[in-house]
Amino acid sequence: MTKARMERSKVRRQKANARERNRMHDLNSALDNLRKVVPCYSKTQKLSKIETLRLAKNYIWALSEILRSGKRPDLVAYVQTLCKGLSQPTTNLVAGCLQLNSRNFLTEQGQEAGRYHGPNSSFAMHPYTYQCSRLSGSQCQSSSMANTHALRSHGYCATYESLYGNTSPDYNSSEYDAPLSPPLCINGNFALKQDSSPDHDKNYHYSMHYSALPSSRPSGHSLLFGSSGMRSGVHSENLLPYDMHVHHDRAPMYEELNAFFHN
DNA sequence: TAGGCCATCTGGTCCT
DNA sequence: AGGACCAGATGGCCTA
Repeated sequence: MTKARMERSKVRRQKANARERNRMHDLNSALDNLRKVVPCYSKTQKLSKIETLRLAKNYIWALSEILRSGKRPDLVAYVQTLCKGLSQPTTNLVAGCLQLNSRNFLTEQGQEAGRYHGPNSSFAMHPYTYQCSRLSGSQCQSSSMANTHALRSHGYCATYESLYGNTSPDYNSSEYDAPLSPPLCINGNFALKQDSSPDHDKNYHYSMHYSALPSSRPSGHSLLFGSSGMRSGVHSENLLPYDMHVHHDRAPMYEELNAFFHN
């Protein structure tokens, strides 16, 4: 190979590298845009690429299910759907965004047969039937025992089927990645109101909850459902990192969807 | 220190 | 020939 030819090849390679970089940058900015429209968005605690895609898929699926059924969704099932196949830290993050804390589960667990009979509630908490086998190995082997316990022991990953029927995507099966006819949903605006009053248990209802959050921010991820927080009955308002927010500035479509649940 | 995530480089393949 | 796309390899950074 002549010197000139080698030089040309080198230049070509450099140009190809530059193009590839740009291509990946475009891909990353598209992913960033996606991060902004999934239920949970945090600038400092960014979802990984794979988790973003999984959450987006779950989100679409959940939204579609709501549209399809035309019913107010069960909050627990909704969160479970969003968190299907996500890692434990991401699950905590998403659940935290939705302001669903352990208290909900603890309270409901005390209800008859695990079912809550609130006035406005379609909240149906089934006996704990969490099955680790339904999740991928990495999810079942969370490095954080505290968080694992916090979520698992409270049915966070209880069977989806009991609530949505047997139509849930199964991350363990090869079919999961097959094209699904996604059922629908709303974003992180969907929240369960927390009320510390004695009537708290009687007054569960879905509500808009656009609270400004305090800046007491634990470090690292896995901050939302620590077992200590659960034991002490920490309110959800105190659980969100300052930089995390639900998307209350979104298009009217979201407001409509939320209004739908508000009725 | 191991594992996860990421950016980048690189060579291969396909298409225009 | 050149561009787009893809997947493997590699090294850096961060966290448990």
